[in-house]
Amino acid sequence: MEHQHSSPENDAQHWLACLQSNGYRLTEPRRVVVETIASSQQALIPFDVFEKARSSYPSLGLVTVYRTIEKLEELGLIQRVHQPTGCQAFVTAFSGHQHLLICQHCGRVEFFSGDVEVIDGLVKTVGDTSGYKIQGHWLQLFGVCTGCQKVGPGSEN
Amino acid sequence: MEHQHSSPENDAQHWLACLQSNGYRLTEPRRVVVETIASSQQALIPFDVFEKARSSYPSLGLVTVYRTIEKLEELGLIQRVHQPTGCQAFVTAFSGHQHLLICQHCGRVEFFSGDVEVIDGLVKTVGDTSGYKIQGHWLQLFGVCTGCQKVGPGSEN
DNA sequence: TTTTATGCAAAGTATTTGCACGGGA
DNA sequence: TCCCGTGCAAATACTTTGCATAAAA
Repeated sequence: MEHQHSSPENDAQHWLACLQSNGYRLTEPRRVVVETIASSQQALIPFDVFEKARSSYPSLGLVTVYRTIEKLEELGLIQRVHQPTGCQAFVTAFSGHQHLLICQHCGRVEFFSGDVEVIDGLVKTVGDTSGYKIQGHWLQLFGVCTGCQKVGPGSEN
Repeated sequence: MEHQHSSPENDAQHWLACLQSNGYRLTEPRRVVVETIASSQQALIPFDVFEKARSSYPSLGLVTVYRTIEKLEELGLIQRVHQPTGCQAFVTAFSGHQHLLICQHCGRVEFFSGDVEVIDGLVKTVGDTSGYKIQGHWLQLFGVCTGCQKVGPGSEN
């Protein structure tokens, strides 16, 4: 079991470099959107990103947030988080470590690789039993993070 | 590993009884919506339900489909299916056997209980390591069912 | 200079709500 | 009879598109 962390500054720099090397231009609006998502430990919906990013760049439009998210998702740098309360939020994507642990109070997301053999074994068994050709899987855990266990909902940022 | 099946007729009767015992009236529109969802092996979005159910009851309104789905979900009889392509579809909910295997071509959904000890062990480890109070989990596998492996996409109903 | 990106406004989707009428109990 | 359920139309929420201007390369 490993938990994954990465430095937000590095993420932001890496994402910007990725955008550029894929033929997209580096603009101030993109920079603030990228930095906002990369520096957040919680899953953010487009409107959250819009509001946070506007404090650095007030003339930002919500449409630009949608368009930047679209590109980051395309490039596999962020991923959509599905929750009982909605499926509009995004967080950093780690390749090969796609299992999420999500705090239901503050939206904080942790990553865990899990025991790869255990999960692979399970997947294989289900594939064999069902006859399905298995293409992928989602494993997500929901709970309350240590911070929210102490202070209650909505208090973490 | 067990796969779960249930008889659609029984589901429909059970769901209608459940609605009634929760103070909801038994109406023809509800009956056709319930029968449509209960008899489908694929996840259906509200508009699919609307179209199918209208063949039995042409004056059905889409709004009634939404309202009936809402009640069935409230009562835990159906559950929303989250997929890369969207999160509007619903299928029967089995209590305690919530793991899904979804065909990406035809939308067919199978249920498997998985190896409970394996999953519980994993969940416990993640809880201990992270400090989160774990409240629930989602495990979904995506693949192609045996029928669609033979005939290609969109052919199964 | 050339082409892409931006923000606004408008258009699309998906879903929910208000309301008068009709049907279940 | 009484009240809930229905379908329609309108409202709402979320997201995408068209377009003229602005900025990157």
